[in-house]
Amino acid sequence: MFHLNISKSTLQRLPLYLNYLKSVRDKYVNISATIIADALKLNDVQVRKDLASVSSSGKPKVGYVTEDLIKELEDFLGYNTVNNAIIVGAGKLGKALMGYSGFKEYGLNILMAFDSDPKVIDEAERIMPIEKLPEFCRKMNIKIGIITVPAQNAQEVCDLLVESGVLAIWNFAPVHLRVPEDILVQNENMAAALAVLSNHLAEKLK
Amino acid sequence: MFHLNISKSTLQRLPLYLNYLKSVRDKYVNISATIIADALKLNDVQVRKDLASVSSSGKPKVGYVTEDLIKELEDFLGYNTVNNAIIVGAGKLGKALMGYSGFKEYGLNILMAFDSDPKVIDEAERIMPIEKLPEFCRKMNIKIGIITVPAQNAQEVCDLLVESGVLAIWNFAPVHLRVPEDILVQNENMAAALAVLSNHLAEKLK
DNA sequence: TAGATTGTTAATCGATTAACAATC
DNA sequence: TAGATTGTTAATCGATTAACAATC
Repeated sequence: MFHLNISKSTLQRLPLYLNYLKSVRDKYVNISATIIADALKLNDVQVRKDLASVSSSGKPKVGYVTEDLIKELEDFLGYNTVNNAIIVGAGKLGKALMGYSGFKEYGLNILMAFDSDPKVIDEAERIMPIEKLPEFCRKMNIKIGIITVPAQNAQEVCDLLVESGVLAIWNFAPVHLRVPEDILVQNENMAAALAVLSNHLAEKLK
Repeated sequence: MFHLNISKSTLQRLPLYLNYLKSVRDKYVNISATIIADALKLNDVQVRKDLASVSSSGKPKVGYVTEDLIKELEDFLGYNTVNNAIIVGAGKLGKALMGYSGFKEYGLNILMAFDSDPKVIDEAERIMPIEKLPEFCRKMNIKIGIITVPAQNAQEVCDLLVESGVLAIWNFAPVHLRVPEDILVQNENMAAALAVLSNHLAEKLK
């Protein structure tokens, strides 16, 4: 497994390839970048370059062995490695993410949620008071934090996570978070997505 | 309100500006692109260009009137226009999105969810059988569809939405959807986000 | 008037795509 | 061998950033 110099845009396409490959694994023993590109409506050189950063098992004329490529993508994407994570913010979105079993498939295991509101604390439901976050993170060696608090509290929660040893943050609050250089923030900005949708409709319907 | 030639990257930054402006509306009567750029760690020319595509009320030396700019951004982003939408896929994610009240703020009003599994249908909970989708969409003039079904069913659901008059699709399934040219697909690809997080950790911890 | 800030034109950068050489 | 496919080098494209002119 080598993880060098891979662009974010490439990285974000890899799960798409993996998903496509899984859907056709019974159909193709071997598969080419050309076929994948066709199916996903992408440029074939782009697919070839993306795959080259994950695998070097492609053979001219033959392409890739589908099962091998699936395995290489899964390994590369860490789907076979469990990453423990916590959520901060046990509102509707936080609870939904915690209850969503689909993340297991991607190697993400959400252990616990934290909230500052005493009324929502419920250790049986795996919701703990935020005061216990630092100790929990250190003890369980948590490296991924998920932020689902309102925008105005997101920065302080972010600071707390960084202090507690978290290295990567998945941020659902529509704010820019300031973090030290070596910490990654991945924004899941639903407001941004909605902006694109709404703008398209305004265009279409005007 | 003019919606011409605005790039997707600009569009996705606008909600960030709006959110920041709301957080400082009591502090600054006037605000400049420079201050916004500083706060959000963006390039000031970028912010200036982005704002120019939404507003022309900026004055040299003074900047923008904060409240006016907030209003202009909200109008542009359609936050003051209600867009009715439906969800297809009443699993955990679908239910969570339907229960999430936060979208109201962005002008998104989720009216109903649809599912093909008779066991989850519950009209009191606003979950209807998928067979009723086309009629509902036409009657209610639904233009936005949200897809939260498993990957393998996403394309057929997408086709059904397009047939039923939907113009913009918010896709939570990790697949590429084929749509006619004038239909917009906005992918909310959590698998892609997780790929970026996981790759960062693999880099850091190796 | 001076200078902070806007808005524009030009340069740079990174990602995508096209052209081509290598090879099973 | 012929040609489909890989992988690489060069060209293009779009977005970001830098330099600058306009102005309240």
